[in-house]
Amino acid sequence: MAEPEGSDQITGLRDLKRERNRVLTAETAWRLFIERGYDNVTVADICAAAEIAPRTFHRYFASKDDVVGEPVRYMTSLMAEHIAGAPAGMPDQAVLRSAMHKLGVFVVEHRDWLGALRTVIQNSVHLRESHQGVPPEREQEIIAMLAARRGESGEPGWRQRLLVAYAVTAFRIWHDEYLRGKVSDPLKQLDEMFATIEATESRPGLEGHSLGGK
Amino acid sequence: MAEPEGSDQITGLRDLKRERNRVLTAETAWRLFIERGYDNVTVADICAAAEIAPRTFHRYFASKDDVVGEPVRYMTSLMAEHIAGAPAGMPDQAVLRSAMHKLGVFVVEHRDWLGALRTVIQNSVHLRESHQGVPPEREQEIIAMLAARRGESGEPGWRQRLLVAYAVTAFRIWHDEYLRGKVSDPLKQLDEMFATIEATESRPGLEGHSLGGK
DNA sequence: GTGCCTCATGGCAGATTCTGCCACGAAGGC
DNA sequence: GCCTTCGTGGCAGAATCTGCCATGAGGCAC
Repeated sequence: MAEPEGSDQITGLRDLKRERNRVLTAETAWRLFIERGYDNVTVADICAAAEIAPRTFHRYFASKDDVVGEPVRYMTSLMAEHIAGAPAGMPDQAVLRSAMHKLGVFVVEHRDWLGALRTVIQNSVHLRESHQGVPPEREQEIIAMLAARRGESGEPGWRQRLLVAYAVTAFRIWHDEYLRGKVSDPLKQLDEMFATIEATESRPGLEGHSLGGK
Repeated sequence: MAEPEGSDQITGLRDLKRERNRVLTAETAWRLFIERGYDNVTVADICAAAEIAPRTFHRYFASKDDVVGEPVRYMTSLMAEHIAGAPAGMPDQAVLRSAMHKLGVFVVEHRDWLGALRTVIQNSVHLRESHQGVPPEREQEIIAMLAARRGESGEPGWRQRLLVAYAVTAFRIWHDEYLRGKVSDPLKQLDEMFATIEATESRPGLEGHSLGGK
């Protein structure tokens, strides 16, 4: 349930307090959202419960929905970490596959909590519109990390973009199906879904390489 | 540039005026956004230019970003229309392919205007976060129309969801690449991208049917 | 044509979100 | 121990969005 802050270094006491406060605030917000629904919780409510000033809240989070986006952010940094740590020779699809598998394990472990948060999002018109999986900026980040891993730089080709977009799309659908209780064997299902992506790879006319195309 | 209102029937004079006003307001808003940037235009500005009251603005559009989402809404209803009109026997991928092609033509025709709007979105942090292609509700709509066309009802299977999600994902990437001026032969490129989806179809282990699987 | 109903509009007040600015005080560096 | 750095809170204010009500134009029945 805790929200470790990706790869940020906690150096001093000041940073520690800040991080602890931020996590506490986020968890307080999630709890209230789950209890009363997103629209029935004001920033002032969250601040009262978390014992911080509204002004401080908006220093932690850019907006109220931003708190809801935190898990997705965390999961993409998890993914980014995994990509960065992948062996040099491994092809992109394999890296993505294992990264998604790792995310899958995380989701399965936090199933109840993520499911509750999903319900919150579904019950708010405003959130339903804006929280549809991985935002484009994060997608770009993943693409950049894949390229960096291969020592490439410059503009990614469309095949590269498409591969990553398919991966996060498949994950989004899986995530949704799973949290709706539609899936009995989640990790097997995730593999099956990812297989549809790998199928896009090994087809004549798609040159079968690692989707680096321009 | 005009924004025909999907399949809504304009019956009387009252509806006519309302629709005309709505379209005028949207176009005024887009113009201002393009001129000054989204964040430098207030609802009051738009209302002054379009000669309506702010209260009326919020009857036309749920929010300020909602105006920006209008083209996407229009394009998905175009897609929905196309799906509804497709011949009965045509398989889903073929329907999606031709629907996307039709959308592609639309985008090419309105290239300059859509490009300007894309720049607006890219230049606003707030918009960049929330306007990432087709929102899930619209996706559901497309899935439902495909199912209805085959006379099916009930919950769509994950393969169905995945197919549609891939299609709109591919379209999103294409749309972005094209409006960024990365594509010389747009419609050919769109076909190429769609080919990656059809590749997910005809693989052993995916049963090669029309992705209706549960 | 007259009278009545429907409903889009506009004005107003208020809740809420979010930001700029400043002062205070704790943490960190010397 | 002193000074700097910086996280926090309070305040004012801009901007978004909603509920409520009065007005007037369009629509409908007779």
